[in-house]
Amino acid sequence: MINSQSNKIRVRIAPSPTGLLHIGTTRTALFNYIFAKKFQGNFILRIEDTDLERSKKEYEKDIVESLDWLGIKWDEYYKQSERMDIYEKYIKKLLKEDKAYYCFCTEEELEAQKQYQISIGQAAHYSGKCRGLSKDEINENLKEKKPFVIRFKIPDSSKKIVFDDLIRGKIEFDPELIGDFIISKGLKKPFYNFAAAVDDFEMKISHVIRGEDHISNTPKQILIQEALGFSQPKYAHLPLVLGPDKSKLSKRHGATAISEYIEKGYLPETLINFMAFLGWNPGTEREIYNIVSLIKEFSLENIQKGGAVFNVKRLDYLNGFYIRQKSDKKITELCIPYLIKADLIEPLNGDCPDGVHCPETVSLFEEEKPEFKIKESNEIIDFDYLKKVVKTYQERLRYLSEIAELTDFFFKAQLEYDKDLLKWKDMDDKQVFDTLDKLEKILSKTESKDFNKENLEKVLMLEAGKAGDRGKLLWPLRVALTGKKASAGPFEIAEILGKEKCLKRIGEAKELMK
RNA sequence: GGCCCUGUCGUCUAGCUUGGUCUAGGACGUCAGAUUCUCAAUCUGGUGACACGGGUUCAAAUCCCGUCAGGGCCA
Repeated sequence: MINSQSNKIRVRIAPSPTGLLHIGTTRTALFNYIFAKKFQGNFILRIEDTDLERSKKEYEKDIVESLDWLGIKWDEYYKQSERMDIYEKYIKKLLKEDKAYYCFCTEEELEAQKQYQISIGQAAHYSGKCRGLSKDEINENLKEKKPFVIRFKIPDSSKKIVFDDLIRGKIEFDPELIGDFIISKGLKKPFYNFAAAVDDFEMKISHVIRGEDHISNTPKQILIQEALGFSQPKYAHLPLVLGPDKSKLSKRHGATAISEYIEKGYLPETLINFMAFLGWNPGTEREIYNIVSLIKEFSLENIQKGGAVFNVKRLDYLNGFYIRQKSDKKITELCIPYLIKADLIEPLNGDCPDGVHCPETVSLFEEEKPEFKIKESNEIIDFDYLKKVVKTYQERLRYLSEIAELTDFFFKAQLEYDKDLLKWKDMDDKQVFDTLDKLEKILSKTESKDFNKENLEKVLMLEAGKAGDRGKLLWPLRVALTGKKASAGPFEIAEILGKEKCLKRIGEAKELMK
């Protein structure tokens, strides 16, 4: 047996660029990454793009950008499409050593055979019909340009294939039941199991940490390794990430791509922390982990065997937690792209067409005084103004994109809401009108320089207290200013809006009640 | 259909290796209360699980067997 192993830990993640980077794949990437870093090993990113029709450059870009955004850094990067010669070399080797053979069976033949096998209650697998083809027969078929596949010849010895899974223990398979599987279509289109086995060896992968859905691929890969004289990596099969119905997480369960979560405004630390706990836990009651502490605490022994349901409620909770941890400045910087995207404001110094990934947004904040224009009113506002707005809503945010709908009233020239919303409990139009009128008078008397939260609170709470039920005064005030049934408190909002706008909005509310 | 994996609150899980400290712990959710003009945040409390059936044992969530259920892969 060729021994390619040094003691160095080398792991890989092997996504196909046939779709956006999936949560499940990313969780596997995370575990591989922290495992590698824990043991000073290497983490390899291998793009499995042998399926040239379905592989897309844009998806490869998405994989790279998403991992990068999460802070999962690879040490080596490979693309299978650039390694075709290697696979072909090994295919030829197997052919030459009679460990694989040409198969010219047609789809129809195969299908008929399968149906028959199922009908007699047999495992459906290839019969080995083309095993016995002579050299001449093969050459003749090749000359006729008949399409062919290369099949792996299951060795006759019927010994069980056994491997020791680091998470699940011994797993056994009967090679008889596998059948001569296809390793390549023609000579130049290697199939998944073959390319993976070859690459894992060539790349000196020490541990294959992957999803449970690959358990049944493992015996095939082991067979290939044995036929080629490769050493065997250690295997660890992770539990699957599940949807609410307990089946493998997929599109029909909703958002499954990391980029979708980025766009919605989840933080990388949230996703890291959350994904780590999908199938792993430290065995203590601590639940907040960043990538560094994960590397420190991680252990394959603490990995769960059963699948884990992806619970968005919990993700939201965690994201809210991390959002609340952010400094005023930081959270404002993070929210601004979403305000821009919602078409509420636009940056004055520098264009920023498209929020989150936009490099201009980042550079924006490096300028001394970034300024913005409110789209509806053309007013110019500065970073500090936005900071006040965002800060007011920071503790209410579950994900960043919510900022737009929560704070849009700060940027609207005209509020639109049902006039009945202004009524607290059983107030009638007249009572609301009088209340607004009273508010108008009090606020007009307040000097602009005293138009701040503390002062307003002092004055208005005193007034609100007189009525007994403070809602009678405060609710109409808040609705007049925001147009919403739920919002932050009226005093802080009033301060940000400023005297002039507050009076204008109260006046507009009065109009509604006339 | 065949093979394989799994099974503790609705969800993520601790406990299972080395049976007793488990009247099964934590977190999210949910419900109630406090706070409060609303929402959120925060605090307090409640709710809620060892899939089932047999063993083994003085004693089983923990060990053994079976059943059932769910999932994955292949085609």
